[in-house]
Amino acid sequence: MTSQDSTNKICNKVEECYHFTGKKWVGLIVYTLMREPKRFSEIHTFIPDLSKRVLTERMKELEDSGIVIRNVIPDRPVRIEYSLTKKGNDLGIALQAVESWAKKWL
Amino acid sequence: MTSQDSTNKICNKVEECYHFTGKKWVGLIVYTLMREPKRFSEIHTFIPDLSKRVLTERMKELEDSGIVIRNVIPDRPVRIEYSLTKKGNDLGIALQAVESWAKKWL
DNA sequence: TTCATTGGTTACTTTCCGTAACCACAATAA
DNA sequence: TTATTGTGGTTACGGAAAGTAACCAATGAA
Repeated sequence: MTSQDSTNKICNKVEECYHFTGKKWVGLIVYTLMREPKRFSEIHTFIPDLSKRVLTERMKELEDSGIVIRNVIPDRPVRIEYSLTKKGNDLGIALQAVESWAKKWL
Repeated sequence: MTSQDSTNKICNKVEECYHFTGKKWVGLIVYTLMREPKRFSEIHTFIPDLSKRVLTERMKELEDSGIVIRNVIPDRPVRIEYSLTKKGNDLGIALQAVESWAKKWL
């Protein structure tokens, strides 16, 4: 029994955050919203490989998690604008460390 | 045509890194290997919800990407030890920013 | 009147992932 | 001897996640 692990339990928060930010497209969506708020179709244009079906689903999840705010603009065809909350913006900043890693190593 | 996007192309490296780190379990695996190298079964014990099938698959991918080194220890039943490369360790450090975010916001 | 645009939604297919059984090999237990 | 255990996988199978394409209501433009 080689149980010389100093730590044999993963921190709950850490586990939760990887379960969350590790979901497909989440990183790119947050990254996309960092510069400025964007409409549904703009996000979709930005990430063409992300289908509308999943984009809808992911945005709903991000809204429920307090990462994103969904703002309805009552135009002719109604427009929806998504913006980051403080929580979401903080996540985006944290993710920039990973982006820097990518620029160095990929 | 409201094409007043200052940036309408995602950086390739950024896109690639999210396609990569956004894969299920990758973050937790790198996190797990940060403290010290670990054997296959130790990783599996650390992340019980990650199946052996996918763990095998993910470790192979991480090895191919130069994140991890697979070291064969010729014991009675052969043991495999996985350790992070410099590239992998750098990724782990970048991910700590996300973990800090998690500890603050989750 | 017909067409395009908005942000979705719906059915269908493909891909991903968890479950459980299995493998060879050697050491140990009975 | 024979059965059992532990190693790091691999395999077949089923369910969940995600991609594809068609469709929707409401409005405005041609």
